[in-house]
Amino acid sequence: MTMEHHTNDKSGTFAKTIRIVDIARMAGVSTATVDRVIHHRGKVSAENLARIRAVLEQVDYRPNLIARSLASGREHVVAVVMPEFAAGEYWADFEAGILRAEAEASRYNVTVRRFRFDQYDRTSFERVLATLREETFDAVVLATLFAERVIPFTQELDERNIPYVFVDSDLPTCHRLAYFGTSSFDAGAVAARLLFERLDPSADIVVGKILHRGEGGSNQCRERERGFCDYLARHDFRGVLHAVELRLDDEACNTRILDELFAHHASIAGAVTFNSTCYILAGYLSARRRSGVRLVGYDVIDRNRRMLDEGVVTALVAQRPEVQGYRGVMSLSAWLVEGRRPAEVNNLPIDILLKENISYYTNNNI
Amino acid sequence: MTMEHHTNDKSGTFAKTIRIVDIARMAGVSTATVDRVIHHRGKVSAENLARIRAVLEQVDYRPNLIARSLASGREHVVAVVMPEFAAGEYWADFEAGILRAEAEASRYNVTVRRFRFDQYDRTSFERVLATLREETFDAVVLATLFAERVIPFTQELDERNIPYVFVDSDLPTCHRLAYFGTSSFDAGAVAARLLFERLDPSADIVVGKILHRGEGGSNQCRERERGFCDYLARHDFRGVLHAVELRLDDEACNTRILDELFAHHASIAGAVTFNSTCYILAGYLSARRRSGVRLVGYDVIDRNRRMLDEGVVTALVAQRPEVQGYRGVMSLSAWLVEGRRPAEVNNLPIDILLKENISYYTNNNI
DNA sequence: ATCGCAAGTGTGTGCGCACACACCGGCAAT
DNA sequence: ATTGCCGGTGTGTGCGCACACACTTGCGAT
Repeated sequence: MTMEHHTNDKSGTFAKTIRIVDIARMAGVSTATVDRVIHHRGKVSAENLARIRAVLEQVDYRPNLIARSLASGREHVVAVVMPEFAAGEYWADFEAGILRAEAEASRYNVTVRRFRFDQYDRTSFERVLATLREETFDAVVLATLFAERVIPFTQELDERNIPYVFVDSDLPTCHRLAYFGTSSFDAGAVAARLLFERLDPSADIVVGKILHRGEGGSNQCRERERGFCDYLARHDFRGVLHAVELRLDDEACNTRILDELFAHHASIAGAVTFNSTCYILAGYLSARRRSGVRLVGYDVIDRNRRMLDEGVVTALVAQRPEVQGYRGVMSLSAWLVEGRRPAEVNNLPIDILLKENISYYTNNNI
Repeated sequence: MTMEHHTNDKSGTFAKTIRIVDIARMAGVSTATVDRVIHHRGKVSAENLARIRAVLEQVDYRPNLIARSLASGREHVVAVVMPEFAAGEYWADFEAGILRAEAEASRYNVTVRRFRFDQYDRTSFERVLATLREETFDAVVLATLFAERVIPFTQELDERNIPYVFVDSDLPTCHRLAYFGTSSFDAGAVAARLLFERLDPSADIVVGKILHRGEGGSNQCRERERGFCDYLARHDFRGVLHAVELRLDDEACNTRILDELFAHHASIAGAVTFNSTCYILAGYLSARRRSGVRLVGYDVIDRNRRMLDEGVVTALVAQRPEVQGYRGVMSLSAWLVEGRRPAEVNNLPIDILLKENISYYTNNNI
């Protein structure tokens, strides 16, 4: 019995979609041979290959990805190498993006596997890399915190022919498929502008840093600091930058250090951190009732958001971590499933958050 | 001959995907009956309906959208009612979002039809609405510029049972499926903060307005102005607001008006517009070399961007038009294809652009 | 008793593609 | 002459779903 099925109108008008059978008919071969050409599976005579290619070209064949995905049932695994985190921390937002991408990409049989490390401990990152060597996956999203360890690892990936994208900060020398993140250098300049705009050019500035169980700060923090200093240099800054090393978990110690600093330098009127821990400085300023210090930091995490709301933090500079996660995974998904190559460098917007606009800065808004 | 096909592992482990056949088997009916329940096609006994629904619920059945789209071949048409525009104007960015959504949704047989009106001419909007009455479509994205015309039209849509979403500014009284845009009121407050932050509280401020071939400004502009004034009132503003009516296409006239204004009010130190035409004021300030006036406006369109780069405009407040277009269409697509209901109010972030971060504010970054 | 009809149900086909497998011819090794 | 092998080719099945159509029952009308 012949059945019409829904109108596909293969007879009347012209606008029909071209399928593999059509190609096959045009080239005078079977669909399997066309399939071999499309997927470079070989085993096709030079003659047929040329003819099929010509037809493919001529009709500008576009495979139906829906059907392909249905039929192939092939699973693609995207590995994501990222820091561990607690709720409300920076990488939680990144994770939210991963989750959203996961939900969307699962339609195309793409799954995500997470590999987490301690962002303050280089050896934990190395352990993750070791694990990765034993695992199989089709692509990787790499957070580049430990740049000097990432670079050699990408060579292994190159050899294994596994595509990878970077997030957080870029390492342009690697053969990454793409980068998603802000220009850390320019994000430094933005912080400088926000801090310096209303400052006396001869006022001093505190630069809060966090001690790492390893080397001195991430690649990203270094770049931001460069951009920050560059801006000051170009804008007639005549004060002094006081770097202080603070601790994540020792408030008493931080207080002691800062008390001493402020005691010796009355002209401090600004403060900045290059990672997401400006809430530490904010907590101090708030506790000591020092309202005369402008404070600028990075990333909209819960604790920073609160301090901005309370007026202790002047401004936050943010980098859309959720978008980084989402697009990192989605770009690889598109590459694996459709062979669609993403733009290589994707510098995301540098967001500025003030008390007045922070409340709408949420993750569910792409 | 039985063929294994790629490993779908319906026997061994647990993680198999649940299909309609599985539901049917569990409920002791055929797939067609399950299909009738899923699509509310009726003709199912109360008994079976209850049982099938229970199974559906219990296993949390998620249809395979890929397969559905392949099989159904059903077309959904999303109408988009939006202003005409030239390249580089505000609505061009919105259009970019529409295009992106279109590309993505076309996989699910969703197509977009545009209906354009002249944003400065109310009668042209009414003509579009008249056209819409004759057309068939499955859902609408409505730009709410002419609020008082939109409201009665949504009643017609309600009667025709056609879902619609708003963009640009919200009209909470309508039965919209969703709204995508900023809180205009708060965006007004942000502009006030950016403008007023470094201003002498007793300085005067110019408010630039554009004459409309109709009533006085859009719903959005009115709301922004309210938020702006509210902020000033709460922050001890003691100057005067001078509203001036400018023209889109008559520079000489604008110059005359502004010359006169500045001649009479030497204490003007700030300027603002509540739509995207702050480049007009900027052009004047630049031509007259008046560097002592802080200028804040809305929307990152080409001409504003240039003025920000040159330092004539102090800051721009932006509202992610591209996201509005994208999500407007995508939310309706998801609703039509999957029956997934979006959040009702989606207040997008209010973006702040300065000379230092404008260069990364592009549309291709979601 | 027969028919018509409606409500309810099941069977089968195809969407466009990927891929397992069978197959065919020719040529070298036994 | 038989076997094996290999480059090259075609056939058939199923992915999960939507839907056209055939079918079954029960009941009232003729």
